[in-house]
Amino acid sequence: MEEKNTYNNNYDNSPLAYALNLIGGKWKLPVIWALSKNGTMRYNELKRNINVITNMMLTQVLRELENDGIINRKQYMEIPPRVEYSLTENGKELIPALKALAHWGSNMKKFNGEGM
Amino acid sequence: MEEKNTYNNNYDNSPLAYALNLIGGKWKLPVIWALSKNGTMRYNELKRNINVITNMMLTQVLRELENDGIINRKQYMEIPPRVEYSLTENGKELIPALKALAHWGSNMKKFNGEGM
DNA sequence: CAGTATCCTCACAGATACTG
DNA sequence: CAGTATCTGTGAGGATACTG
Repeated sequence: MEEKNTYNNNYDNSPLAYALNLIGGKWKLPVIWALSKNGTMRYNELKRNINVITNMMLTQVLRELENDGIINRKQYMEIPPRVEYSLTENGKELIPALKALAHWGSNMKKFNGEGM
Repeated sequence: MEEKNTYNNNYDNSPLAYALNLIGGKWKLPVIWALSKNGTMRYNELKRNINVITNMMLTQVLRELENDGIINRKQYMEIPPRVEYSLTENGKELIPALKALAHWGSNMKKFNGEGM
């Protein structure tokens, strides 16, 4: 069940392509961001936290992140069901890189002076 | 002529969203990568370097990167025309962040042990 | 050489409804 | 509570042809 690689052109067989592939798409970073801020979160907690994501999108992105070793999924066999998500060590190691990007983005924003 | 922001959900008004917006899409990083390796490049040089990008895509992405202050476009008024592209200072400052991501990607690749 | 102008496709995303 | 199952649509990306 391989994901599509939107970034598999050129500069490819580059690990950068691989990285972007893992965190690409519309919802992966919002999920990673939320988990990095809040630690462990349940499904509906994530859903509430991430603005207006649908069940389908959330489920899909959680599965992909889990398969890629970026988040942990811990399911408690209770009723009602409880499932908790958190970043793996690998996932946590992503944060500094994201911060570097964010820092650059911050400078660019100032530089370009865009309203929002 | 504002670009669409694919990443403008949640974790938004975050500079990370802004950064990803600037370098998002399929072709921006290949162009940035090529320029960071080769310094100044002409249009067709980029086209040859970046695998199978079409004129349309290359032109479009060059315009956007130029408008966002990531690359310089220098046009020489000669015949035949000559146009040279290079990274701006802002563009160059992006490279370390990309390297951080690439480094993470490299680890993930090992960790996930994917064939390619 | 360095681009534009059209037209088109299809994957990603979403709405809605249902379930163990 | 934590998901699945369908169906639908939209726009980023692309093929092709033409131009100053």
